[in-house]
Amino acid sequence: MTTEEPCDTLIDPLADKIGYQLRRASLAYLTHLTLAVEAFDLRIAEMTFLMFVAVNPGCSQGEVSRVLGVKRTNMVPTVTELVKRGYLVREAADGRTNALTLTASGMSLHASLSEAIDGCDQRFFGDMAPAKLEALRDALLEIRAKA
Amino acid sequence: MTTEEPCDTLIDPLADKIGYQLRRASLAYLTHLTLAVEAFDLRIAEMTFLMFVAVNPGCSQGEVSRVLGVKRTNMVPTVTELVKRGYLVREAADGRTNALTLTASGMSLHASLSEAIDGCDQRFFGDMAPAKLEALRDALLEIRAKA
DNA sequence: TATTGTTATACTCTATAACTATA
DNA sequence: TATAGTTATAGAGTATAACAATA
Repeated sequence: MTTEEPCDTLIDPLADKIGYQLRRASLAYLTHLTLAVEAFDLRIAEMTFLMFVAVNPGCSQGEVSRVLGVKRTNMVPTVTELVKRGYLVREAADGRTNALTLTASGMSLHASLSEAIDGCDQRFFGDMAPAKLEALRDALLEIRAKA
Repeated sequence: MTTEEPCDTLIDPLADKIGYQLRRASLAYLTHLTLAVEAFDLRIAEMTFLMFVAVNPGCSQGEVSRVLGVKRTNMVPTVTELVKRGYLVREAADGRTNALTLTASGMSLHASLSEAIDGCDQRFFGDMAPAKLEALRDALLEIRAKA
């Protein structure tokens, strides 16, 4: 066998596909955020839900699911876990709706969590030129609006 | 019961979190791309792999897995399926490495697939201001580089 | 000894259908 | 009749461990 390599310089046909780069960038960020959140023994979904209830005390699962774009059926384990661990309380708002609020423990966790997330954001976006950051933000909202 | 609503105007604490918007935008795009690719009875992973081999004839699974950031163990079903359906051929490059190439059928599929993806990209990025698009592209690469 | 491809397996996220109870 | 929450379940994507064959 010679030392020929069948394909020693690969061409990436997706390098200039902006949709693909969007996915790869999102995944890169998400990987680090997952690590940051795991320090609190939480999953991304649990963290997101907790962040949401923190600023919307008294909201219901259905409301959160609609804003976050998560099926309400898939939020049940998330809420159950947060309640079980004493971060979240369900109180009957009416016979079928629960009003959700954080406990003191949940609020404390929320504060620590916010710092961790900000640290992750600082790493990824902290040294980005303000104009580029603003353009990125605008572009992302524009993309979401086209869904 | 009164008509009081416990939480009629929800605040989205993630609205100005750029990492979260990155994830939502990526998901919005991916949802539509998935639909476009399903028209060919393909999954995203299968489409991506095929696009890659098309411009890198003779490459190996391991090489593709490294560039795409996919574990080689998870690519086996993808390759197996593409071979089974006659889009891809494995030929022994040496005793342990397979050189991958598209069949005529695979190349034909690749052409149709490219059009479908371009259509999806056109929808999401076609009417975006060139300067914003360029800033978006730069920002995404910058984010990936920080992983 | 390191690498290629593979199998088996497990965990997370996401999706649908169907149920209870309440409005 | 529509909605809130739930259960069960199935499909993808992704992770590790371990193996055989080969460099």
